[in-house]
Amino acid sequence: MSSPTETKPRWERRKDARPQELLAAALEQFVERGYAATRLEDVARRAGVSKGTLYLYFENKEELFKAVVRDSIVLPIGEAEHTISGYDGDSGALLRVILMSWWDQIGATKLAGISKLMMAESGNFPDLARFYNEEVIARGNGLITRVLERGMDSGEFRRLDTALMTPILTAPVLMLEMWTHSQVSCAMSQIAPAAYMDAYIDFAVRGLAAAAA
Amino acid sequence: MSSPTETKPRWERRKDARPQELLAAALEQFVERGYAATRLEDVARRAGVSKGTLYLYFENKEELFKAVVRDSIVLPIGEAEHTISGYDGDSGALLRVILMSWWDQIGATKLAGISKLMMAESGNFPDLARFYNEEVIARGNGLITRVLERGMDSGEFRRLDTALMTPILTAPVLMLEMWTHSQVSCAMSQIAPAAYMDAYIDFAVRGLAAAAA
Amino acid sequence: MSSPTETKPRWERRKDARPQELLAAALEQFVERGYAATRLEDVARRAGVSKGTLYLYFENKEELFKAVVRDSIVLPIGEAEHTISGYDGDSGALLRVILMSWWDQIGATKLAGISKLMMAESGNFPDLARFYNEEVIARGNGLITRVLERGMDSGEFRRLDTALMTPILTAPVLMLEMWTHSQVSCAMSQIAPAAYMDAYIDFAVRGLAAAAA
Amino acid sequence: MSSPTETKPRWERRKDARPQELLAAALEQFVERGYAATRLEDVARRAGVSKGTLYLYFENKEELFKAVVRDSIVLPIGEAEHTISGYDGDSGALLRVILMSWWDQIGATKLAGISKLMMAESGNFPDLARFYNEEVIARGNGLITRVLERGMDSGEFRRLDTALMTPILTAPVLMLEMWTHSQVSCAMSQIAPAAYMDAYIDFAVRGLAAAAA
DNA sequence: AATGAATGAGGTTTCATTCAT
DNA sequence: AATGAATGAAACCTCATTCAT
Repeated sequence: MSSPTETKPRWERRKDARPQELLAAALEQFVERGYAATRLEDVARRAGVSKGTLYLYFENKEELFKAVVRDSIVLPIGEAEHTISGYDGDSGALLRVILMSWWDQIGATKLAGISKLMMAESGNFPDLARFYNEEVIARGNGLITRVLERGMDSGEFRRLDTALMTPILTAPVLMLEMWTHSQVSCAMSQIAPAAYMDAYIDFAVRGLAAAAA
Repeated sequence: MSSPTETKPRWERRKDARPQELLAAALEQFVERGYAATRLEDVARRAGVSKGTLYLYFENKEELFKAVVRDSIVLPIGEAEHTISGYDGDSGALLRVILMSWWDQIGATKLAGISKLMMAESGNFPDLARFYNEEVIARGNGLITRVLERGMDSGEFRRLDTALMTPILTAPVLMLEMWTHSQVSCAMSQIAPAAYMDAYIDFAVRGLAAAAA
Repeated sequence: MSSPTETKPRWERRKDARPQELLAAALEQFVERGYAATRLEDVARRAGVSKGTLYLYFENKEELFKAVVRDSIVLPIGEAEHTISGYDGDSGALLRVILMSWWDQIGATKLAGISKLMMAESGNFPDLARFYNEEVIARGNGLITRVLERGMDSGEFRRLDTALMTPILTAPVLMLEMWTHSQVSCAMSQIAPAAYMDAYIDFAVRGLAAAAA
Repeated sequence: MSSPTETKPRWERRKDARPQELLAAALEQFVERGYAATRLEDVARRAGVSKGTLYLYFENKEELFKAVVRDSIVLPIGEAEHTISGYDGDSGALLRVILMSWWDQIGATKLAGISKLMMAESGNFPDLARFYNEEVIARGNGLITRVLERGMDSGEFRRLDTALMTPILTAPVLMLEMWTHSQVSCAMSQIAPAAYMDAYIDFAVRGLAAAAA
C-alpha cells in the first residue's frame, strides 16, 4: 500500500537510541528502589515510554536488570585491568590508583547502588547472583589480588594470604558505596567520601606495609 | 483407623512459648528473603501457626520486624558496652575483643542477615531506617569510637578522626556478615570467617598503631 | 466429688445477670457502629467478659441482635397502645402525646440508633428484616393509624388515606432519630430535638385539621 | 468446534465507555449492599471487568464511591437550583415542583439508595460523611430553605424557623426514599410512591399556609 | 514500533467463630 | 461457667505481564 521509504514514522525516536534510554532509566530506578521494589511502570515513565515498550526490548524484568549491569559495570573493570599491567610506580601508589578509580567511576556514581542491591537481593534471585558473580565479582577481585601480589613480590607488602586480604581490602570501599546509597547510618551522610577514601587508603597501606625499614 | 483417644487437637495453646517461636521463625524468614519479600504467611507456617495468630502477638509486619531486632540485637550491644568500661588491658586487645564478640554473637549467626537487609531495604521503609539507626547503628558505632579514643588517649593509636575511622573499621566486619549471608561473592564461601577476622584485626591494629617506638 | 452447695464459683457474676449486661453492651455497640461493623470482641470487652462468653449466651451475632431488639423496643410500644385506648381528650393532643412519648422513650435514647441501623442494613440480613417488620414496624404503625382514625371519626381531622398518612406522619420523627445518630447533616447537630418536635407536631396537626370552622 | 476467526478476544478496550460502566455497576452494588458490604470484586464482575481494572479508573473504594455520588446526584441539584431562581408562580406550587422533581430524578431511582446508605454508614467513614454533607446535604437543604423564605416573603406561608422546617419538610421524602430501598416496612411496598408524594405535598402546603384569608 | 487497557495471582490485614484449657 | 488463643475465609490493593488497537 505504501512503500517503505515514504512511511512517516508515527513515533519520533529511532530504534537504536531506545535501549540506552531504557537502560539509563532502569539503572536509576533499580538503584533508588532495589530490584524487587522497582516497578516497570516507573522505569517506563522515567524513560518516557509506555510499559509495553519495555517488553519490546527486554524479555522481562530480570533480563532488563542483567542488561543494565552488563552495560554499565564491565567497562570500568576492563580499564582498571589495563592500568595495572602498564603501571610503573610503587604498589602502594598503585593500590591508591586502583581504589580511587574504582571510587570515581563506580562508587561515586549511581552504579554503586548496584552493589548494594546485589548484596541484598541476590538471595531471592539465584540467576542474577550467578550472573553477577561471574561477570563482576570475580574480575573485580582479580584486580586487587594482582596488586597485592605485585607489592609482595617487590617486598613493599608483607607476605599475606591474598584470598583473605582481597575481600578485606575491598570491604571499606564497598561499605562506603552502600552507605552512600542507604538510609542506614545517618552519620555517614556527613562524611565526605573523599576524606573517607584518603583516610582508608593511608590506613590500608600502613596495614600492608612490610616491617619498617 | 484412629481410636478416639488419639485424635489430635486442632491446635495447641502455647501462649508463653509463642512469641519466641514467632520471633525465631520471623528472623529466619526475614534473613532468608529480606523484609519486603517475606510473606507473613511463610513466617506463620514456619512457626506452625496460622496467619491470624501472628496478629495476636504483633500488630503488623513492621512491628514484628522491630520486635525481632530488639529481641536479638540490642542485648549483645549492651554487653559490649559493659565490656569496654570494665576493660583493663591494651586497646589493640580491646578492639580485638569487641570485634570478635560482635562476630561471635551477631556476625556468625542468623542475625548478620539483618545488617544486610537493612542496608538494602531501609530506603524503601523510612520508619524502619529511623528505628534501626537509633537503636542499633548509633550504639554500635559508639562502641568502636570509644575504643579508638581510649587507644589514642593512651598513646597506642595515632591521632585519627574517629568520625572517619569508626565506619572504616566496622566495614570489613559488616562486609563479612553480608558476604556470609549473600549469594554474591562465591569466593567468600571458601574462606573461614575466623581466619578472615584474625587477618583483619591484625591488619587493623597495625594500621592504627602509633609510629613504632 | 464435691456437693453443689460447697462449690465456690470461680467467677463472680451470677448466670442471671449476664444476659442483661451483654444485651446492654451489644445495644451500645450496635448503635455506635451498625450491625455489620460491630465486632463481637468490642461487645465482649464493653461487657467486661471474653469473646467466648458471648457464645455461651447467644448462638451467634444475629441472635444477639434480635435479643437486643426484643429486649428493648417491644415494651414502649405496648405502653403506647395502652395510652391510646384510655385517652379522653382531642385527637391532636393525643397525637402529640403519642409522638412525644415515642420520642422520649425511643427517639431520644440509644434505641433510636436501631431504627437507623435496620433501615440501612436490613437488606443484607433478610432474617433480621422479617423479624423487625413483624415485631416492631407493624405494631408501631398501628399506633399512628389508630390515632388518625380516631381524629377522623370525631371530625377533627380531614378524611385521609391512613395507609398513606401513617408513614408520612412518622417520617419526620424517624428522620430526627436518624439524624441524631448519624454524621450526615451537620446542620441538625445544632437543632434542639425538642424544638424540632414542637415545630413538627404543630405543623402536622395543622396539616391534618379539617377545614377551618 | 470453533474456527480461528471466531475466537473472541480475552478482553476489549473500552477506554471511553468504561468509567460510566464502572460507575453504573458501582452504584447498583453500593445501593444493594451498602458501602462497607460492597466488595470491589462484585462491582468489577458486574461491569464485566477484572478487579484490577477498577483501579485503573478509581484510586480506591472511597474515590469510586465519591465519583458515583458526584456523577449522579450533583447534577439534579444544580438543575433544581436553576428552577427556583427562574420560577414565577406561587410558592406552594414551587414546593411541589421541587419535591416532585427530587422524587423523579433521585427518589424514584437507584440513587435513593445512596441516601439510605449515607445515613447509616457515615458514622463509620468520616471522610465520606464530610464529603456528602458538603456536596449534597448542604446544597439540598439550601433548595428547600429558599422556597420557604420565598413563600414567607410573599405572605403565602406563615413565619417559621427555616432551620427547623427545612429538615422537617425533607424528612417524608427521605423516608420514602429509604423505605423504597429497604427491607424494613413491608407495608410500604404496597403504597404507590406517587400517591404518597401527592398526599404529603398537600399535607405540607396546608401545614405551612398562612392563616386562612 | 508503540501503546496502555486489562488481567489475575498474590500480598497484608480483619474478624466471626471454635475449642483446648 | 468462663476464657482467650487459634483459625481461616475474605477483603482491599499492587504490579509483572499480556495483548487488542
